[in-house]
Amino acid sequence: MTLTEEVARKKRISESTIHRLSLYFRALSLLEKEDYETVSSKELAKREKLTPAQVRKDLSFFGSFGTRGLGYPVQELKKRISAILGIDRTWRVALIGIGNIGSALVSYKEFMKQGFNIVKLFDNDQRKIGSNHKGIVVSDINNLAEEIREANIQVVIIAVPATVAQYVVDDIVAAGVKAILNFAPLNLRVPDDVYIRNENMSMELEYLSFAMVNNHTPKKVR
Amino acid sequence: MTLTEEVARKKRISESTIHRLSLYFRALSLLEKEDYETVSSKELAKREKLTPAQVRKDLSFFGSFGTRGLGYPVQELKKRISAILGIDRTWRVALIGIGNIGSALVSYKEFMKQGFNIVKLFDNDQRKIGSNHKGIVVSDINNLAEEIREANIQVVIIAVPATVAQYVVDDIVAAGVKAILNFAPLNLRVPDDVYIRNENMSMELEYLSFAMVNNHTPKKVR
DNA sequence: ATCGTTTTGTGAACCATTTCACATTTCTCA
DNA sequence: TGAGAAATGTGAAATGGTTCACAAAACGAT
Repeated sequence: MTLTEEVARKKRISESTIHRLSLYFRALSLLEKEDYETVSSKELAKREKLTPAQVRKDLSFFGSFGTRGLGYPVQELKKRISAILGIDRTWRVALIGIGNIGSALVSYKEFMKQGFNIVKLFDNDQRKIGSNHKGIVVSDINNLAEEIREANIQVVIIAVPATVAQYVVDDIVAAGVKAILNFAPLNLRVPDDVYIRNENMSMELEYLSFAMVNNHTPKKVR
Repeated sequence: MTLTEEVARKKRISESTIHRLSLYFRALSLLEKEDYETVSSKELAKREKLTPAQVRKDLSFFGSFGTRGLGYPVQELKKRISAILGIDRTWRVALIGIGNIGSALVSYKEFMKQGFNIVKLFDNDQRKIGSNHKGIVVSDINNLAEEIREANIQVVIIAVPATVAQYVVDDIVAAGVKAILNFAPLNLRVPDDVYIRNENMSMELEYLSFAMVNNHTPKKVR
């Protein structure tokens, strides 16, 4: 077990902290482009609308990366965070469902930039099977499990209609996939050792709606 | 001020509670289709991987909608939640940026279902301007503010590249828009009275990556 | 070398959210 | 009509997350 693993297990890093690491990574990428050598928790916080204490506390869960009086070395910290997040490597990703959302995601460059390489596409529509998207030929969903295994897929993105999503998930779980990003608006059942995250785009619109109707004044804006 | 507003102000409803309301709404829609008359907090919780106490506490912030011994009336509760979330009406939405993501969102039926009607499309690309997407003609981003005002837009979805997102936001804020859903991966500056939510699709993949690399065992899975 | 300034790293204090636990209500069935 | 079962609503307790505040460290200027 690596040091990072150890720490993450012991201290039970919160979901919020992990999400903020993503924000720090993003800010650091920009700072790097702007030729910053170092950055203070204050500046980092300002750029992502957080507090300096929050930044320092988050980072402190994983080690002490800064220099008192100076701040954090931009390049170094960026590397550290990418290692913590596990995006210092490439992940083999399959995308299932080449509809509206699916097609958009194939071309979504942010995924590739963070090391998520979409290498397989699946659909059940005969008109789509065999077609080419960004150099990848769409496979038939029929022998999904087998192809997923053969292609050594580590992460699956679900972009199929809600009605069939559970079947698809059962298949890919059987194929040994341990990480799923789900765009279908329903709660999917997976075994305990499978990580699943839901991307529910209506939810944020609903939050906006709630805020407007109720004049909501949240303590914090994510 | 309505009762709901009053409650939301006083008790400072948390973001998590609001997000869970979205989940309850979704579950209730399904239950309604399945012809359930009533539902218990237990069943509702099970369907969204929450706890019964959580469900009851969330709902209790807004009133007491259930009957002891029986549960909650499905239709009635669904209506109540949709009123609380403000999705018992239609919102006029403009979508800016008709690229990968943008085009996908125009056809994304979930938005329409929840009352978010995309009625205006904008882009700065001459090849796209004038083209028709789902019956809506793409307008030039040039006189954005004016057109937004004229069309009485209440919500704007930003699907432009990060490099231009801030300019677009400044324009729509000037046009009086108070709610923004941002897909560009950066932190946008808006005045305090403007609600903005970020949809960062890489973030969830990064969470999955973190979880795999660190054998993360979160207390709760969202 | 020393002083003042800056800024980290981190326990402790604080605040927010979740869970517990139970009184209360309603329903059902005999 | 009454007893048992089911399930809500809600204070209180427990847990978890954020902010505070300050000692310690490093730097820069003199």
